[in-house]
Amino acid sequence: MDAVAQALADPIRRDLLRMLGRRAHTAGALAGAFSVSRPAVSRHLRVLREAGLVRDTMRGREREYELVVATLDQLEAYLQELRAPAQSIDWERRFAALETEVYRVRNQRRGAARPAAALPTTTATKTKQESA
Amino acid sequence: MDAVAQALADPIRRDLLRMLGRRAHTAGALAGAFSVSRPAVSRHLRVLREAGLVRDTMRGREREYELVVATLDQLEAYLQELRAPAQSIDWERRFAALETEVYRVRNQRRGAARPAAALPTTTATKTKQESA
DNA sequence: ACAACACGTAACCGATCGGTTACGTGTCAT
DNA sequence: ATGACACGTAACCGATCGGTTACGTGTTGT
Repeated sequence: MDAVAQALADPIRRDLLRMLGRRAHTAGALAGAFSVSRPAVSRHLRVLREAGLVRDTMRGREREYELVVATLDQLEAYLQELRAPAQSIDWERRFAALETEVYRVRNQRRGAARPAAALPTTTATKTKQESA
Repeated sequence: MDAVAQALADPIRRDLLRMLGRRAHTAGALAGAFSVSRPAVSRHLRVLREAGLVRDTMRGREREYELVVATLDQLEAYLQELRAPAQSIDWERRFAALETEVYRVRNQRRGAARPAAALPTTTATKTKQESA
């Protein structure tokens, strides 16, 4: 995690990640987006790579970089840990509990043609079918 | 935000925050918990203070430090932005939507006033951890 | 084959970081 | 008043950081 936190400490690297968050980019494209020299960006990319935050793929004479979001997990867990004792909000848990509750209720009255407001499936994909 | 990310880049400072997450501590107590010298810790605390991550209060000849969680907001928003390839996920909104949905459904079938028999935590509590 | 391209890497340099020891200041106990 | 205490700060130092220019290597187009 140290490498991740360290990598995020630089504003240019954070912007690089932001760009890669939208889509993959070649090294050249990334370098062109910043005011510093190309080798500087290249080394920033190396820092990100060694922290596991990006992955690169050779494509001809270009190199494509893509974001690896999973690497953020530990850091986010840490941040959440900081919040936990202080205010004890724990969104994740509350959200998960609510989510299961929704599915439970929904399954309970199966047959009703009420889709009940399309749930966002983006992140919470791991919810299994469960009829308590 | 730069100051916050920078502050989190050091393992000792992260541990300091972790300690302060549980309860407030005096400077001496914090210093005593680490292997480095007391002035070193004192300066780490200054970095945290200038980043707005901690607040200090004079208490006699001691000084109490406490965590300021709200300062983490921007960083967490940034991390969340990275996780969303297209648009920001906006957990708050999703949660609110789910919440109203739950209450809607629950009220809709009033009469069978079942308190949902203890929300099952088994199913979805681990939602995020599995991305590692 | 050869020139242009898209990169990463090496070498160098000033700035910042994190650690230590020495010191200054306000508070508590006697 | 005086000494012990709990701090922060200053001065110094080696290590790391982030930037630049110069260079090396594999790929592409002609």
